Amino acid sequence: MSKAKLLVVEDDPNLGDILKEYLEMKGYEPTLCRDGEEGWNKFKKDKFDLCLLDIMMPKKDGFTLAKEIKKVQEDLPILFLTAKNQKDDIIEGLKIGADDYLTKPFSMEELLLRVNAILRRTQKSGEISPLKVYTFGDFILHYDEQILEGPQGKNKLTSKENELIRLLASEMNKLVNRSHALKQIWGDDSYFNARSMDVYLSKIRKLLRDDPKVQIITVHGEGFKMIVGEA
Amino acid sequence: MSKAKLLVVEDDPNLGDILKEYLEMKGYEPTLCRDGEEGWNKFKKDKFDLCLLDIMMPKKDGFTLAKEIKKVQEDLPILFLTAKNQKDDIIEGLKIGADDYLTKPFSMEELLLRVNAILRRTQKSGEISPLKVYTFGDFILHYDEQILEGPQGKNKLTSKENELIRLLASEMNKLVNRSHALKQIWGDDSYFNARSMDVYLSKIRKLLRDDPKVQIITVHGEGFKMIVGEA
DNA sequence: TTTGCCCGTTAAATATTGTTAAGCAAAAAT
DNA sequence: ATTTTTGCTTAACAATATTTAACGGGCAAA
Repeated sequence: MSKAKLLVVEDDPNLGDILKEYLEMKGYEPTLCRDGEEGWNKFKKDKFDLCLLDIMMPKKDGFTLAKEIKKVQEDLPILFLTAKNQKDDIIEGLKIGADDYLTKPFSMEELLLRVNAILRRTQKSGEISPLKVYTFGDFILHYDEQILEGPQGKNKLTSKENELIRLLASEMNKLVNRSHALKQIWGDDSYFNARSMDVYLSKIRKLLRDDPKVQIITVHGEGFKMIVGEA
Repeated sequence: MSKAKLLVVEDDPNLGDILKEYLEMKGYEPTLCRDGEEGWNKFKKDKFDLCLLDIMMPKKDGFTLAKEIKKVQEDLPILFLTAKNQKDDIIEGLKIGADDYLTKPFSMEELLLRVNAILRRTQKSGEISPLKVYTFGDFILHYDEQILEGPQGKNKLTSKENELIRLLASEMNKLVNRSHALKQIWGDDSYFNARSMDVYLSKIRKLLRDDPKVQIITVHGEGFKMIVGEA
């Protein structure tokens, strides 16, 4: 597994293609299905991190599919795509155990926010997640490719930069203890390693400069925190 | 422990129903009202753990309702639901004493996070609330970002300033015991830490100078109190 | 009122962090 | 085999944050 895998089931071919392309562009690995039955087959064959399900679909509707999926893998997050003002659909979806919903038409930006929020939550705090793509502000960290994608394009990272950004991003808006970071990335907390980390922080702050929403603040004597402000 | 009771006041029938369903599904006991007046009546009849109030509503808006509620039960936490970019609404809400806010459209994810955070801290008394934003007089403390927003604009704070202002603001108009503050922020109550705190108090008083309504008064031998006068 | 302690303020000293650049060794390229 | 490049560390210095010192005023108990 290289990127977060998304099962996208959407019968409208236009929207489906757009979703697929957008999500790919943003560093996910979407699998597009045209109806519920196809979705079910793909689900059985592969392992996904999140499902995006349209509700009204031929052959097998989103509800039915969601119920079947939940029966097999209860913890797999589901995000429904519903027509506007179909509140009954939304409620039904939530009852089945959907994590969230989006009413059509939605912007790609909204979609991304929701997807990120869900994927972020499903990873346990304190641990580094198995997720390979991290988004924060206008940036996307492709962890296993060691690439930071930002407003200015893609940027190759060194492994230390990569590790440190991942640590900060995985604990977004939370404090990352200095000593913990050092042990995690450098192996132990010593004076020179600490100075080395400071050098990397400086480099990373420079990389993150072109989105003012993203900042790394220091908590004196404690550690660091990546904060992401309002859109 | 029994379910937490939530007073949900939202005039959009779709959103209202969705909120109710979702919160029920997540183990809460929501009571849905369609306008501020109905909300007020329910509030008088029952006992709640948290209020979720829309701001723009017919008959009685969220602000008015919140003020009335706070007059009767000051410690009841309030979470406002506001339209996006209504920064003035947000500030007004925080001044009334809201605990947090959500800008529409919000994800169910976010909602749940906020609700949980508020309920979690109200159950543990004596602890400092993990609130993000504190208001007092013309100031807004963005705790997570270590920024104090005042009449003169935004001001970056050091960690110690940040902690101390938060402590004072969270106990607004109440006495903060010296020794308690020291243990809370410096770890222990020793002579030098006490002197250090005095230095910070001095710095903070300087920062708060541009609003005469806000003052930190000393209770000799006891501690400090941030008092906020009327406009 | 006098004495001693507590507190306010400013300044100096120390500790921690930010930044830039030099050094160095391993990997990659030639 | 040698240069060149790359990633990381160490060093050096600048900027901040925090603590300690110094001095003076105010308050409360005797």
